[in-house]
Amino acid sequence: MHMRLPVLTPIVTRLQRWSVLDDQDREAILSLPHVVRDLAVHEHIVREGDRPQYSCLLLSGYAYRHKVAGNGGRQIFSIHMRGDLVDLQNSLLKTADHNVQALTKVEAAFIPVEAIKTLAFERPSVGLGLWYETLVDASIFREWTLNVGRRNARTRTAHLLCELALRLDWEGLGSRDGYELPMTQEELGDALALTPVHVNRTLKALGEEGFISRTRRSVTIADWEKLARVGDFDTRYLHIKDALPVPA
Amino acid sequence: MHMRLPVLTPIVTRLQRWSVLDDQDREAILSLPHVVRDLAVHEHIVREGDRPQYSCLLLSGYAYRHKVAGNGGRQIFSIHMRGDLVDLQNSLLKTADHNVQALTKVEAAFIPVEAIKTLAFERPSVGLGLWYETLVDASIFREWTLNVGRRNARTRTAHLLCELALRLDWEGLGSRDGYELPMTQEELGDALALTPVHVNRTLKALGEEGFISRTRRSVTIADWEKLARVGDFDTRYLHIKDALPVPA
DNA sequence: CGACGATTTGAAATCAGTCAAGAGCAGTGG
DNA sequence: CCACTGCTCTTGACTGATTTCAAATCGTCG
Repeated sequence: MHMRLPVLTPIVTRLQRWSVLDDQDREAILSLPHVVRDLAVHEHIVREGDRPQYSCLLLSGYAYRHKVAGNGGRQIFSIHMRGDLVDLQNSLLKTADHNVQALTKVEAAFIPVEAIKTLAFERPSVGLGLWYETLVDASIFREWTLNVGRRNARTRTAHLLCELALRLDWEGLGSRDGYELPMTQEELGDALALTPVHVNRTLKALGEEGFISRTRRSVTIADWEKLARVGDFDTRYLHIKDALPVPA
Repeated sequence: MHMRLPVLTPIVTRLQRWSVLDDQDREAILSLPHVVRDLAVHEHIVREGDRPQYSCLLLSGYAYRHKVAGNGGRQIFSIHMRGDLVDLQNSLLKTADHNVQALTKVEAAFIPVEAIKTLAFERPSVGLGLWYETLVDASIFREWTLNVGRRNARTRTAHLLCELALRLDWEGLGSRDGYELPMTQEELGDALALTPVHVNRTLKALGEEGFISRTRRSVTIADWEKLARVGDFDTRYLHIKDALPVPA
């Protein structure tokens, strides 16, 4: 049996992007009550209309937020990965207004919302970090609205591939040059507000133009900067440059 | 000279939707440092890339958030009215990731962000209320993504008209039966991700079908419930039912 | 009255959607 | 080990909602 980092360590790492934590802050985060659970593909983390009692930290795997319109169309708002506090948006408000679901098999820590709220106001550095996390989420939602509303299929698709590349890179889970993309073309369609058929054609075109190559569930990006130009991608909305340097 | 409510009263009213404030909380909010300023139509409140020092409370008039894509297309993310803290999203983060602009002539109170942050953590009830405000904003962004991504022009337009009716009603600035809509069809188009031409045709159709009637800058809604059905409108995302009753 | 921006309308073009069918791939069970 | 099954991916032909282009009308304000 070897040494193992406390389960909630990713929260510390994450919040240190936005505020300076002292030992007590870190200690308080790591000792938050929590339960670790495995979720199957497509399992719901929260359902629209729920009154969530827990917030959820992704320890491995991917999840996504989405909502379904009256005509049956589904819109995905964001993709989440290890280290994301995937349910602050819903759990802090009383009633969940959207669904969060596992995209792949997921390992997640569930933390009582009340404990998080209490901690947020007992320890302002922690609270500020959590608030920032929700604000950066909101920035991503805005960019997706722009993407879906004002960019054509090619640009839109390239934009999504760039965002994932960058976030996975930032999180230390992949690189800008390529990554495992555990989404079907139907799911990509729901994120891009395109039909799966058109996603297929668009990916094919991006491939033929030499911007990407792909296998069933992974993407290779030939030249990130070039793809970013195709995708009208500006990193600002991710607030990477606003983040603090990683502490030693 | 008659008695006048303190300028920042709308903040108190607003935050009391989400948390119980005591006299000290209210006192602290009302005595936040601030400057009141008039803004002309189209004047910027924040520009993308700015490092905002102030947050902005709308005292009268309308404002909107938007971003411009590389192809010149503009996407509006939300419309704001009296009582909205229109710039928490940008000012709490270091760098603004979108623009906020006056839609009409506006009277606004500018409050130093630092004062707000300090207050938020000195007085948890205030902090929680502010956090909720940003979370409800985020919920509105998500709904707009769904609207733009997954609904057709007719439904989408009806949805926007319903949202504005309901929020104006909630704010005590209008009613569900109709209101002043100070947006040009071009601006509506930027909110709906439609061309102004198509907005025109869509409004015309909604009128001919008897759901709305309109003059140049106002809408009358024949039957809000019916329009809500056309617009696939579910109030949940506004979290109205999660709000506390208005204190006596 | 004149001018400018906003609205309205028509006709043509286009991007993305729909429908449909075949091929590929992965997991299951005999 | 292979056949079966079900899902995902791919491609083609056709359709349609929205855009584009263009011109006329309306309203407001100096």
